[in-house]
Amino acid sequence: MRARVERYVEPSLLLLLRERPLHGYELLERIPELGVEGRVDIGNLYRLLRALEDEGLVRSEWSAELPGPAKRTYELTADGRRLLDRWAEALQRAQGTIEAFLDRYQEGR
Amino acid sequence: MRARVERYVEPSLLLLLRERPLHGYELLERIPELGVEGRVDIGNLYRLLRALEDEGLVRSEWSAELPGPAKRTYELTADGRRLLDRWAEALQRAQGTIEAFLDRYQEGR
DNA sequence: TTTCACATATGTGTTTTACCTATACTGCTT
DNA sequence: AAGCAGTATAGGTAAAACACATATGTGAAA
Repeated sequence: MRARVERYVEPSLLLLLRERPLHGYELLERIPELGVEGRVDIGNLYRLLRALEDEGLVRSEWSAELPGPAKRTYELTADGRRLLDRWAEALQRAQGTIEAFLDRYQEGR
Repeated sequence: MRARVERYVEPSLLLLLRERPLHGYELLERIPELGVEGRVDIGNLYRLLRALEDEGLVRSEWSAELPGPAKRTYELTADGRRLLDRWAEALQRAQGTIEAFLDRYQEGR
């Protein structure tokens, strides 16, 4: 049994990218730091990154300088930063909702 | 912007039914008490109730005695009660996840 | 030289949610 | 008595979100 926040990967990516630019695979590795239960689907993660870029929330380029396979490094745009702020507010409200639920749950125990 | 917990209607119904038996339309009216943003789709709510009944989590019968249009009154089963307990644990974990996110978000403000 | 970790990406099916429509009973108004 | 709003249950269908599978290539180590 898991209670997942819908589209939680999106704010997670934005938050990680606010700290510093990262490429997709690094994002995948760091997302568990944010307490996500289960593993994030890598295919959907890349799709999401490109969708975010289409909406101007992140910006990317191939990192030729880095060794190893070709990596696309993403960084947050000003719009992305603003969206993250709105996500944080929304998550605060969600926290309140869950708290209300759990309070009522405890009452009846 | 909203941050919804996936399938949040399900634990909401179980919690309300733990307190006392209710019919579908009453459940719809009471769900906002649990802090759900936006309104719950009534069609999906009835479908969910029947799905819960198929799984033995709730039990229902037509309430002939009550006035007004025919009502189907639902009550929680022992299995439903156990599922609610598991939902509560899952929601506690989700709360921790969101807290971790918001803590990290505040650090970088 | 093939195996493994890294890295990006697409295809497709399933689940969950949103939006819309249908049916019927009851009480109130005109 | 006809019409309408509110109560109550239910189905159809489309879109969104997510899961599962596959494909392709690099580079290092065994």
